Amino acid sequence: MRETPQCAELFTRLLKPNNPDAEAGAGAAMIAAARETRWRRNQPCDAVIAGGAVACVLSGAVRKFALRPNGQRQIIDVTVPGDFLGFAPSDPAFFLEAVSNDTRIACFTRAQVETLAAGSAAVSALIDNCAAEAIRRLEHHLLVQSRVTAREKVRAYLGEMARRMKTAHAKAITLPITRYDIADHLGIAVETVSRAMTGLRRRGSIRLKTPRDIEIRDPSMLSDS
Amino acid sequence: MRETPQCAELFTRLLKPNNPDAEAGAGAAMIAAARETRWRRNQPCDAVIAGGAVACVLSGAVRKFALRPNGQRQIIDVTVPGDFLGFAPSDPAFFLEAVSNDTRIACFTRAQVETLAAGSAAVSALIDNCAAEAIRRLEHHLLVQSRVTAREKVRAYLGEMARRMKTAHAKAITLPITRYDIADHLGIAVETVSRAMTGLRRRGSIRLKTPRDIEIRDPSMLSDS
DNA sequence: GTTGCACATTGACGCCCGTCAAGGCGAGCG
DNA sequence: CGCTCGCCTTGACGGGCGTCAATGTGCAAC
Repeated sequence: MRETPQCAELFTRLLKPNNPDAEAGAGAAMIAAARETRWRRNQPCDAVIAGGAVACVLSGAVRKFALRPNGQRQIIDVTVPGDFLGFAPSDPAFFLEAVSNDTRIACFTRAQVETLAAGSAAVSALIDNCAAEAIRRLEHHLLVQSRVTAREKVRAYLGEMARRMKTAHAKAITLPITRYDIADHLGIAVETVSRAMTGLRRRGSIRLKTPRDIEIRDPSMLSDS
Repeated sequence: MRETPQCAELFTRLLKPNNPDAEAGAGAAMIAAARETRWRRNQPCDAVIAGGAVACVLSGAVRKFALRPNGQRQIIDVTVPGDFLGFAPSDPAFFLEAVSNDTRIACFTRAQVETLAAGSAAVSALIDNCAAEAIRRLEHHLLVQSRVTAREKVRAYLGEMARRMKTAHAKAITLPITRYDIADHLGIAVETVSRAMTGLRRRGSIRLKTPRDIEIRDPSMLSDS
């Protein structure tokens, strides 16, 4: 299960030009099929991933969100390098945007994916695992989102990010999105996010080098309680 | 896209004994591979769907939930006839339970699914669409869950149910779960659910034949506002 | 019958958080 | 430098919802 990290590494390696590790077989087929795309911050990319296409985030981050008639924005999912996009049926109510300028994705058309999957059982399993990972991500965010208090949401969000980012030091994480995005992701107000962060900082649970770079001093604060 | 209803009909038909419509090909393979299982209310079924197995709900309903250390229960997903279970990696933190006594599911092992998918492109597409539908369901519930006010959550939940149940009359829906389940699904208190229902009833938007049987008198109340 | 239980509803109270408002801070730019 | 513009933080206020408590209702058992 959970081959996504491997999947990401595979894609990242294979998509590099002049890749010495490129071998014949599934890998070579993937690098042939993938079309790398980069786009600027706040740029919508519905045209990029349309008609059942699938994409893998290589760098930066992508946010998927919906706009309510109120004007309120709800961020459904934030995909970081290694995550996959596009398994869900494309819904006109949802939008995709690059979070940062250095965002790059690898695009596959639906036909390409089917061809690749049909040609190799290993590739097929990888694709399936990526879809399963997307479901797992949504389910876990639902767990975060459904927390009772806003502070628990923020704590759970930090915990989930610490788990997903998998940096060298698990204690230091760099948030991929701003406070406003976090607020729209958790369904709470920006001020509440800021207050929760300040509260955690005052209690000594975290340390903020910058608002985006967080050092976790007390990991037990992020677990369920 | 969205072949799930067809998928459900196909399965339901094919799993009936002495089915006159059973034909050779993908359908016959499915009825041969599926193992029908029924289980009683509140009975956990982790053993039933384990190790990457996939199941289709035939009757009744299944709730997937997590238990927090608090004892608080969060219902992640409620699957009704036609929905699929088990695409996500099995997580020990999640539990599956039958909601009613007449709950029946059709189980496939992972090997069976792969064999079926490999043998028929149509079956493969059906499986993929079912996984995509699971993602769509989670994303839409995230939209419901992230509503600001509790009354909006209840209204949006009724709207989503009215869309998913697809009964003969779209205006009359039968909720598959109790108020307690709804509360744990939406992350709000039972009393708030009840108050929201009463509020909608007083305004004339809905009519409650029984607490579970709801007639929608003003559909515009269920849409976004 | 009535006993028991699960589910549903209604009311009162208190607190968390959304809203509004103001200010700080750093980056980009003329 | 001075200006603007995101982004972040902090404070005050009020309403919505969680909590606690009590009552109502329908069903099954016996």
